[in-house]
Amino acid sequence: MAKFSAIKEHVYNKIASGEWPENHPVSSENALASQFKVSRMTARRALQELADEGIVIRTKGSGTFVAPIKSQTSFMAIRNIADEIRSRQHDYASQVHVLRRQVASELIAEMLNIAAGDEVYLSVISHFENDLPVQVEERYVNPKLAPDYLKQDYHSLTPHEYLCEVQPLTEASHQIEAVAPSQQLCQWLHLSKPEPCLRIHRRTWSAKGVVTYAVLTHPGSRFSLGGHLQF
Amino acid sequence: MAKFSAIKEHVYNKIASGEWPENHPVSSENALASQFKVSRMTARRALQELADEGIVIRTKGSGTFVAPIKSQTSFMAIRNIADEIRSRQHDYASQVHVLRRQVASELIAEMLNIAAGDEVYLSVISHFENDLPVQVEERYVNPKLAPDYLKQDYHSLTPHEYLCEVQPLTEASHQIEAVAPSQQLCQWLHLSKPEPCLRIHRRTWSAKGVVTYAVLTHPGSRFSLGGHLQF
DNA sequence: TAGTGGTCTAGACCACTTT
DNA sequence: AAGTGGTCTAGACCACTAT
Repeated sequence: MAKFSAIKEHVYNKIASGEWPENHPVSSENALASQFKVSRMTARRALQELADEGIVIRTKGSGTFVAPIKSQTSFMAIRNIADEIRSRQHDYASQVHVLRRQVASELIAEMLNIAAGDEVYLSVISHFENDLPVQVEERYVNPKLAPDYLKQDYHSLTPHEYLCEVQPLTEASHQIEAVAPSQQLCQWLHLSKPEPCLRIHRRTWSAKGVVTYAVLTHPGSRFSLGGHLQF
Repeated sequence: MAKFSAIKEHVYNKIASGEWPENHPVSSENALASQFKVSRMTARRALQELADEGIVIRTKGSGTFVAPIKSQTSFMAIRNIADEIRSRQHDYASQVHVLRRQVASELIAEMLNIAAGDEVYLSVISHFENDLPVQVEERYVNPKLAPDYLKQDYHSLTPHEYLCEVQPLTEASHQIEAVAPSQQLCQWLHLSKPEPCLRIHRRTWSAKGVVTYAVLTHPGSRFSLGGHLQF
């Protein structure tokens, strides 16, 4: 692992563990440089990247401090589909189609920021609302960040829940598109004939890197995404 | 101005002016360093920041290249489609299909928070990116909040721009779904056969109430929505 | 005045891609 | 083999903040 990454992790752990609360001062560039026996430029890079990620705030002449927690005004919160369905007073169920390790294609490797040909974990799960599938979740997981992913029972716990436990998420990006479903997807979604589907591609990061890439496909007739913004 | 900023600007201008199109190679770190008489580390910082901003893509061993422009809109921000398209260095054009007053249906009345049967203004406009329609905008407007809506020329100004001027928006809600386009929409979108479309329903408020309800339909093959969240 | 972060230099070694 | 980006060093000067 690169030296600056090790320093980032060290600082992040102090914050995540609660040892350094909000606004607590972070070790200075010089302090980290001598502690880790690196040049100041290397220590600096670690702190700079944490600042870019919003984890830390730097003030010229004053120092580096743990950033206050952001207000929850996100347009699209990362929601757990099981909770979502249960909050509508409906029954939730799931069906696991695939749960195995496989070799990363080029696309998947790029999404997870690993090398093509490396091993990844893959799960494909249908999520049911009142006995009708509303989502097929195709999920690729970085084995280094969740080594026990394949050992979980995804009937009692969603992959999202498990991953949040072992790798608290710090960042996510989404891509939303409309697609025609494959024949396989039609089966999994219990669609007798193809209909437009809403597809969400979601990459999620923890402090240690990209944890997972998920492709979530929903039948257009059974799903829509909502959001609210205030200015 | 800092040296690395000057280099960033130089590279950005080459791209913005069109001199360096998509995937065009960008001067290497060493080339920029000698050209601007700075150290490689300084030239490197300029390119690195452009990469972080998604303007440029770097590949180890290969070089730095102008990033391909994705037809992608952030759903975190309400943006003006004309600006969006122009910011991708593409041509923008529009075609007005409908611009008239009509009686509000029950659905429209509810969306605009007025009485069914009241008069509303309606516009239907196609928005073109490089001569291909990427959005059909069907918009219902509350006449009380924008009485001159029908008198505008929507070739030089988008409805969104006009409404923001007369009624600064304070709030918005979105609903996103996948649908099969009607025959009429296929015509307006220049689709020879129906394909899954991404549809956004957007209600926007000013301080005085609901200003407008818009139904934005995009061909799935020509459009996707992106977003990024940090925690 | 001492300490901090912001910028910059002139080297270096490495892994990788292209030729 | 030559060129590229990724990492790192051991210095330097500056502007700013706190004391």
